[in-house]
Amino acid sequence: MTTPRIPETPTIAGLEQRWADAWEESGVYRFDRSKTREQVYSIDTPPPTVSGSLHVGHVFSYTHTDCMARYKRMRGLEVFYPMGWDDNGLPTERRVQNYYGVRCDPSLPFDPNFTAPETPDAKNQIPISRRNFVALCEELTTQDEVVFEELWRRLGLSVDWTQTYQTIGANAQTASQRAFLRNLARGEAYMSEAPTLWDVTFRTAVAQAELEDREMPGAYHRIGFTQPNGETVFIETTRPELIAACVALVAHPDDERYQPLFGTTVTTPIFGVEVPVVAHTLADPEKGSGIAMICTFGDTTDVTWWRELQLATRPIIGWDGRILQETPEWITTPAGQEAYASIARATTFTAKARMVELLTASGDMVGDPRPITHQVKFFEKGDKPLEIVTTRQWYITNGGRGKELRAKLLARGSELKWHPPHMAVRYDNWVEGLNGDWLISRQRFFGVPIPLWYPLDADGLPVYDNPLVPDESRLPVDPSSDTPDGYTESQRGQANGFMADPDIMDTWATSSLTPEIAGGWERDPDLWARVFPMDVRPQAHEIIRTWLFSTVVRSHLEFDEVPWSNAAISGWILDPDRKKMSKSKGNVVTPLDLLEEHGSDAVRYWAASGRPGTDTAFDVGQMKIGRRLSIKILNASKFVLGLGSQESATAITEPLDRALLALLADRVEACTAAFEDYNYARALELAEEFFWSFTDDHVELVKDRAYGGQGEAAAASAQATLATALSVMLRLFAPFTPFVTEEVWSWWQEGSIHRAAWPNAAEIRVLAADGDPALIADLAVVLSSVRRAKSEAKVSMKAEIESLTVSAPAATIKRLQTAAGDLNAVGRIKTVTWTESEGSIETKATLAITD
RNA sequence: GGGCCUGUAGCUCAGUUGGUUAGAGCGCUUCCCUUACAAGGAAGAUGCCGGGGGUUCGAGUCCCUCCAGGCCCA
Repeated sequence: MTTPRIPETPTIAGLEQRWADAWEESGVYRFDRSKTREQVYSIDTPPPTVSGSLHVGHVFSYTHTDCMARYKRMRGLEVFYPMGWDDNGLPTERRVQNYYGVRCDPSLPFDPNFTAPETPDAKNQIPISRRNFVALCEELTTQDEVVFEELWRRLGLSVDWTQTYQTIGANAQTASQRAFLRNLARGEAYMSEAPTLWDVTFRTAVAQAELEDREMPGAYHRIGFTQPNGETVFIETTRPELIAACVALVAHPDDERYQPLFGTTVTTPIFGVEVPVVAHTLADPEKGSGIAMICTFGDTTDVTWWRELQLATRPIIGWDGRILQETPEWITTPAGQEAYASIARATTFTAKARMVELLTASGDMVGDPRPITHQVKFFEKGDKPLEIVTTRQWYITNGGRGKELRAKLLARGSELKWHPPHMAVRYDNWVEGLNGDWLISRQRFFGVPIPLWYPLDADGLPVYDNPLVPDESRLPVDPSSDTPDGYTESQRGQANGFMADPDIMDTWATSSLTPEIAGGWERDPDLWARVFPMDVRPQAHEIIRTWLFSTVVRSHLEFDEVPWSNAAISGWILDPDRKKMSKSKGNVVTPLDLLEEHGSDAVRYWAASGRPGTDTAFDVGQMKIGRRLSIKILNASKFVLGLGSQESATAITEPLDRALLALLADRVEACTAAFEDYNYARALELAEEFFWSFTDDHVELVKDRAYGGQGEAAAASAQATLATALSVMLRLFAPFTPFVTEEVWSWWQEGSIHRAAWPNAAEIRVLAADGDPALIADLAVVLSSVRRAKSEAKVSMKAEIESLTVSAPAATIKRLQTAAGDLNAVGRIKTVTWTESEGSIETKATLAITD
């Protein structure tokens, strides 16, 4: 141990910058890849979306992970703690469109001389080629990532900054395409032409995991269909614009009102198309008139009916959400064709209004539309209701259509250790509720391309059944500019040539591979062997169904194991009104401002107070407490080290000192147990509580002795105890307040506290020897009563006590008397009278007469 | 409609496998400039532990039910 170098006036100001720089220089968090898998603790860090801005919620949850990382590191594990940037996907596209005032038009050729407009006009976006667009995406996300890294460093995340990745980077693309090709080879990826949920704004397919229901106003329109005998049967529909797409009417098989109709046909109004009346249990007798029209396709129930009842396919809505131009061949009456012509190319909104006019004029619609509110499916990022369009898409099996796989994935979920445990239910519920495989193709531009081409036949038509697959050594490929083996570029789009799959993959198809991307799967087998399967996936609860689940799916399919052993689920930050903090609500505080105002340790303290999985209020007050704690750590350390205190295995002889260490050993054990249970918040609470009573009571009790008031040996005991306890407490706090603890550590210890050993309760117990923890509690009672006497008399704590009477059981008295010297000194007590009694400690203090 | 979480002091939250008079911090009241710390310290007040019912010698803790808030899924 070196002689302590203590600043005159310790301060927490500026610690962040100084230590962030020092850590970078020393590489204290750099992953040592000489360690084996058993010696490693690997973290599948969530890559934040860089196209958004970091908010307080990020600071909150990333701090949790960092506390765990720092704890594990101090436990002697080599922590693999990478950082990824999620720069792949729609949010980036949108941001680039707005930032540069451009839009992607894939039909345009690449312009090597293109430069982004200096004054972007969001209303007149310049169309640019896909390659130019992607270049802008990369340019902007790179800028964003610099800002993010700065903030993370300032927050003190102990990330190994040499281990970063981008979800759109070459490594991610390679991993994503490789995983897909292997899924394909094993039959886990397949193409299917099927009704697909479709966002008309983004013009892309949408997966089940990206859906959300929203309450929307609608109206029931009561519309008559004609039976062969001329009678009318009335349905109620919210979507009269789809009558042209009607393929059947459906009622519940038990519904006596409609039983006579099953097996007969009716004729649709306006268009005069004959459709069957069918029975299905999903038809709700309570809803509307109890009989509904089935269209291809109005909603997902239509899809179920269509599939299970094997009905005709009569789509009328195109990819742009408008009614198809060409009059369908199933509409054969001139009146029907004329009516169709009047809605062709119209939006569904306009078509609906037009149909209501027609139906009203013809008398097929009865009464006024009856307003209702109902749940409508939306793409979570979209703002128009989803349509259902039949398209050719790629899927990956996820148990949504196969019971066997589903059961296996449920079992995978239960292999994980969830923190907190109840989060496992969300996984189970989601997997059990899946109703289809995972749709992974997207009709977008910025993302990982589906690495396939299709041969074109003699007529120039694609042969989808026989895709052209690149060799893995060629990855990543962009099929729109790369050529399949055995073909030349001149054959692109030509008969007997080839065409590229135009689509990209769902961002989750790449994000589901973060362990593979970060861990160097197939790219760095040496690293991979040391980190996979990973130890923990930290993430928020709302993406259990997406990110967590899809990662389990990929790992199960590729490796037949879970990707990590623990899932640590963080809660949300709530604003004072108990609402989730979000940008749109305008209640988000900028993280950097927060760190500057309160200090990183203080903000971390607040974050670490939030228990795993529990939503936590944004609370500046809690940050102030953290700041106070940090300052207190500095000052208490200055006191202890300023005495010239040295750790010593032999000097600790005084009963009070030994009692303190005995109590501390217990506390270390409790902190360790809490951390092992991923309950960092409990660990912090335990450390903090001990520390405050240490400074309030123990330091005051031994101060006189430590200064030498009771002789040299007694002083040495006090000092050695103070130094030992300080060292232990600093290490207990290090995961939470890394800056201030490192600062103090640097005054008197070699190396970084963040690589120091986590305190060992057994070793402390050796020093504590026969120390009795009960003494600490007893002394606290007596000390408190002495202080109360002085406080009630409104005198200084320095005031003398003429006499103190302590009544307590004999054993307690005996124990207290071992610290009588310290007690008398701190209380300035002239004489103490000990009286034996039953029950709790009672005291009576008589103040000395003062002038 | 199904599932899950939460409800403890004015506020933010602890409360271990049921076990004495229910805790902390902030805030509030009254004091104390004390040689680590006034960005400090001491002391004090404050609770039908959401309501009701049950199990138990004993319930904030376990069970049932209701209420309120939140989340996920239909």
